[in-house]
Parts: sequence; structure tokens; C-alpha cells
Amino acid sequence: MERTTFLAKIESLVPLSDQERQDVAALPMERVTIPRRHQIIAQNSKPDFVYTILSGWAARYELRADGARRITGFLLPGDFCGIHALCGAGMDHAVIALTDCEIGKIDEAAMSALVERSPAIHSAVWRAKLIEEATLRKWLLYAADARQGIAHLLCELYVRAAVVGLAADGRCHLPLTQEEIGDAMGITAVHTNRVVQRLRLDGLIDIAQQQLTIKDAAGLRKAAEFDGSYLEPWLDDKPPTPLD
Amino acid sequence: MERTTFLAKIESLVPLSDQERQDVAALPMERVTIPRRHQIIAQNSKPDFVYTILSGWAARYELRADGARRITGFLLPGDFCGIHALCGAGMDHAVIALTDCEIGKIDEAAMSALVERSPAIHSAVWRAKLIEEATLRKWLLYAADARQGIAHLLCELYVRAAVVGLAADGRCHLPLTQEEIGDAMGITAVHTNRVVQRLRLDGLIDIAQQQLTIKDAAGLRKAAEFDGSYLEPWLDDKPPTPLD
DNA sequence: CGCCCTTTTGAAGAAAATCAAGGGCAGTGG
DNA sequence: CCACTGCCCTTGATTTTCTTCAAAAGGGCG
Repeated sequence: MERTTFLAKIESLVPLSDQERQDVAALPMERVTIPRRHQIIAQNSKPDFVYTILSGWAARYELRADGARRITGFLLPGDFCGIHALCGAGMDHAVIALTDCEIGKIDEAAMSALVERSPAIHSAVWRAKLIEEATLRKWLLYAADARQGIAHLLCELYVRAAVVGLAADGRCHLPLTQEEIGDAMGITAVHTNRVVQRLRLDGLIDIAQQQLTIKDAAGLRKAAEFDGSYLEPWLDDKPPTPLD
Repeated sequence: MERTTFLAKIESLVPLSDQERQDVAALPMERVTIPRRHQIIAQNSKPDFVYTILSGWAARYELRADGARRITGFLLPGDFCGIHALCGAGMDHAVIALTDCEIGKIDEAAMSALVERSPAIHSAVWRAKLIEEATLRKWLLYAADARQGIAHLLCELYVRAAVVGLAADGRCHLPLTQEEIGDAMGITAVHTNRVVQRLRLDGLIDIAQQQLTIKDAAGLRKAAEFDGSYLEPWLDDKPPTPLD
């Protein structure tokens, strides 16, 4: 996946001038490949870089004392993490690669300088943070019911994948195991399986070969009570979602 | 409560110079009083102000289609909200007064200007956001079990109250109904009651007359698996918490 | 005193966890 | 080419946690 994914993500958040586009493209970026199930950022570390996903999927997570893992967010190509670096804060959670990932490491000082120079990019970083926070709230709101929570998660991921061109026509690459979906929703893999099967039997979705197929977009949206405007909170009216 | 609560909060996040202290004090602030159960900020609105709680407790919340309310965060004196204004985003959730509240409304443009002028205050705003986000993750992590979730919430609130001088000696004003605690944890008021009683019978806490008494700090911390470092993520080593 | 809000208690039912085991499928190595 | 292995998905039976419905008891306040 190209480094342009990062630029595309930023441009999905704010309009950029040609100059800003060049500035983003000129950011020094070190590429590394992280194999599946390997940590990208450790908990309690203070990253010196801002990380962006060039290809692959990753997740933020924390562990409880009993060993249970809670996934608190998914990272798709274009997403960035480690913004903590910009204000001297350590990571309260860890980030792990869910698939083999290509990661771009952007020097924190260079990123800081660009953010200070460009109000638009500054806004983009804030907006990304606000969207992440809003997403956490939606998880709290909807994960109370497993069926609704999973339906909502699938809507979220489909829309986010569509933004960076990884979903279309009701289909979307979905490289998550049911255990990972369960860890995100706070339920067991067994229960996740039963709920996913129910969604399948209800004719709303299909998941096979790491691909999500949305068979009944309206039905899925209704089951999820999904309203994607939290993913674009700067728009005044509700945008047509890729799910329409 | 004095407007200095706002300043105290910022100074708990970053060290300020005398100049910055004066700048914060000089921010134009309109005071309003919001009665209990009245909205402070509506969902989907685009606030023109940054709001800070001068006195009283408030909560962020969202409603599900079935009418269920999920509280996604508590606001204590000194806390601010509506930072969305600074990057042109609308509110994905609403804010409600849980007690009669005195609110300070800070003009968004004045706040923006101060944030741009002062790197420290800029950092303070970022740190507050990161703490809020980390808190949401902790809720996801620990609310899976009601007993642990409530124990963790009480630890969080005690520490946060202590930071602004509203808790000490194991006691803390806690103006929350059990229904509100339940809405925060995603459980019913009935179940909340049973869990709170169990914590009481276990000798960990007591709640009466809107006052939380921590009878066994170590036990409560253990039940919660509470580690307060997420509330001060810029510190390198784990700070001694007010709970010690 | 009487009213409203909050806390408390009881009993029955639903949702999800837990424990246990079987099946499919892809990759690996003989 | 086939057996083996590891990972993931699936199914069943049982137990725990939490919800729901209903109602009673306490507490503050006009």
C-alpha cells in the first residue's frame, strides 16, 4: 500500500492546499514491517514517532489482570497513532498488528513542526482524535447488547474502510478473527460466533474468507442503529454513508 | 466555587508561567447557572464556547433508540468540555448537569488564541483530551464486570476529586444516584444497588448522604485493579495516588 | 403530613460466560 | 500425496451474571 494512504486519510479529514499536500509528502518517514500478532507500540512507552498504518490492520488493546484482552479500537490503513508523543504523554495502552503491517514512522519533531505550521493539518489531527473518542463512546453505548454492538462495529469498519478505498459494493476486506471481534465487544469468542451466525441467518451479512459482505444494508443499519455522522463531525448535515 | 478551579485544573496538567496564569485569568468568561438535570450542551450542536465547570458535577451522555441512557464520562469542577469548537466539529454527545452547576463559558476565539500563543496551555488541552480518552478505555476494560467497574469508577472519581481539592482523608463528595452510576457502567439501577451493597458488606466503601467513604483503600484498589497513572500519563514513574 | 425521588428486596427470565469437544481448512513436512 | 498440526469456527450443556417486573421502605422537603 502506498504512502499516499496517509495523505488520503488526512484529506478525508480536512481540505489541503497544494503546499500542505507537498509538506505531508515531504515528511521523513521510516518504513518498517511488523508481522501479525507483534506489538507496534508497547504500553507505558513514550513513542518518539507518530505511527501511521501503510497497509494492514492493527488494534489498540489493554490487558486485565486475569489475562483478558480488551481491544479498544481498530487501526486501518491511513490511521495514525502515537499522537501522545506530541504532548509528552506515555501510552496508556498498546498497539498490536492484527495482520502483517507496513508501518510508517514519522519523526515526532517533524510532525510537530508541520502541525504548528499548518492549521489545516492541526485540525486534521484534532478531528482524528475526536473521531476516535466518539468511536469509543459508541462502543460503550452499543456494546451493551452483543448483536447491536457487532452490527454497529461492522458498520463502522465498513464505512472507515470505504473512506480509504478498501470497501465498496457492500463488500469489505475484514481480516479479524471472531476472537478479535469478541475482544473488541467484551464478549467471548463462543458468544461472538453465535451472534455472528444469527446476523448471517437473519440475512444481514456474510463473513467468509476474511471478507465481509453486507447483504442487507438497511437491515444492518437498523439493527445497529448506525448513524455515521460521528465519523465526520464537522459536517453540518448528515452525509450519505457508503452504506446507503 | 471559584473560577480558580479552572486554573487549578490547568496547573494540574502543566506547569504555567506567571504570564500564562494571568492569561488564563484574563480569559473572558461568562457565568451561567444550570439547574440539575438540565442540558448544558446539546448533541449535534456546534458550541461557540468552551465550557468549564466552576461548581457541581455534570456528565456526558448519549441515548439509544430504546431510550436507554449511557453516561460516557463525568465532569467535575475544573473540567472543561466543548473543545470540539476549536476544530469546527459538532458534539457527538450531550452534556447534562447532575447537580446544580455553575458553568463558565469561554469564548472560543479567545481560547483558540490563547492555545496558539501558549504551548503549555496547548499541551494542557491535549493532555486533558488524552486523559479523557484513556478514561473511556478504562471504562471499556473494566465495566465488563460490574463489581470491578464500579470499584474502578469510585477510584477514578476519588482521585479526580482530590486533584481539585474536593476529596481527602478517604472521603469524597459523590452526588451521583445509583441510577447514574448504573448508566455509566451500562447496568441497571437495581443491579448497581446490589453491587454497591456488596462492596459495602465487603468493607471496602460506604456511600451515604452523597458522600463516598473509602474504608479499605488497598482492598478497593485491588478489587478495581486501579492504577491511576492513566490520569497523569506524562509522568515517567507511577505517582503516589491520593488513594495511597 | 404527604409526596417524590431514591434505595432496597424478591422472584423469574434472558443474556452471556464457561467448560468441553468436534470439524474444517491451510500450511508443513515426511 | 497424504498425514500431521495449528488455528479458527462451530455446537452442546451447564452455570453465572444481569435484567425485568413488581413492590416496599427510607429520606428530604414543600
